[in-house]
Amino acid sequence: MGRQQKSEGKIEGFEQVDAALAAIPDEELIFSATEIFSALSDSTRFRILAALSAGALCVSDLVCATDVSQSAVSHQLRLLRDKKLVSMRRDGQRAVYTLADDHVKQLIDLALQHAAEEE
Amino acid sequence: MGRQQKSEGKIEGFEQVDAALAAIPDEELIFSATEIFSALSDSTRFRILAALSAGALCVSDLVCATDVSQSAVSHQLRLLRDKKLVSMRRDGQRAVYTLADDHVKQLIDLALQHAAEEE
DNA sequence: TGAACATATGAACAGATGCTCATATAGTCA
DNA sequence: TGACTATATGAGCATCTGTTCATATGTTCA
Repeated sequence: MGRQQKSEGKIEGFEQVDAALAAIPDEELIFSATEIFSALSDSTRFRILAALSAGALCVSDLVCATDVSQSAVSHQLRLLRDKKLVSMRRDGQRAVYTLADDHVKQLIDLALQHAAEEE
Repeated sequence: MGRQQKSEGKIEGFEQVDAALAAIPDEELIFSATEIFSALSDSTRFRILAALSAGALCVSDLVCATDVSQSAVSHQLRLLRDKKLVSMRRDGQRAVYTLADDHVKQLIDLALQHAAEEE
């Protein structure tokens, strides 16, 4: 008969659904989390972030390291900056970018670990 | 003068770029990693995976727990299955889904941790 | 100030994505 | 077998995304 009860909340006796509901974070957290994953879900951005995980780099170095056009790199850096995943400081005419947070590095490593374990 | 050398590989004396290049995984690994992040980057899929992180659930329970239409849940489960992030077994007319891998749970936790630390 | 390098950005466009609707497939039981 | 529940799936559509192209802004130095 299923558990079609939608927006009525839970009924007694459905521990599994209760546990599931408890495991799903609230709207706001979901938004923040998916935003991070979204940032990491694109090849260009992933390259940029992976490159920065080794240390600060200016845009032209990122262009060189990632082999993506300057415009595309700049657009993506803008995105990453807006989402506070990288931060920037100027050094002469250079714009030097760094990872804003160590979690990003950890996420990358974890994903690579998973990826490496595929048969 | 920048380091515009594109597809020519590296030159001597650019340690930072060298380190960056070394930190960027090869094509195949990037693909696998971004695919995982991509799966986690959508709110519906994130809910599904978060729900499953608490234990196995059938589709109707997932519909109930996530408050997403049955069709949408089914479509996304298909995706997650194709990407081997969940696995499925039949139990009568029910289809019971489970997380295929503990890494997914770790990724979710790490992202939530990051999200929770925002100012 | 003007030339040259470095970075940013707006517009436009092609492709990807996620949803709904309708319907198909599958399993259970009378 | 037929009715009923559970799940899956194809088509169509509106929206989102990432890139390129052209150009603007910013910085240094002669």
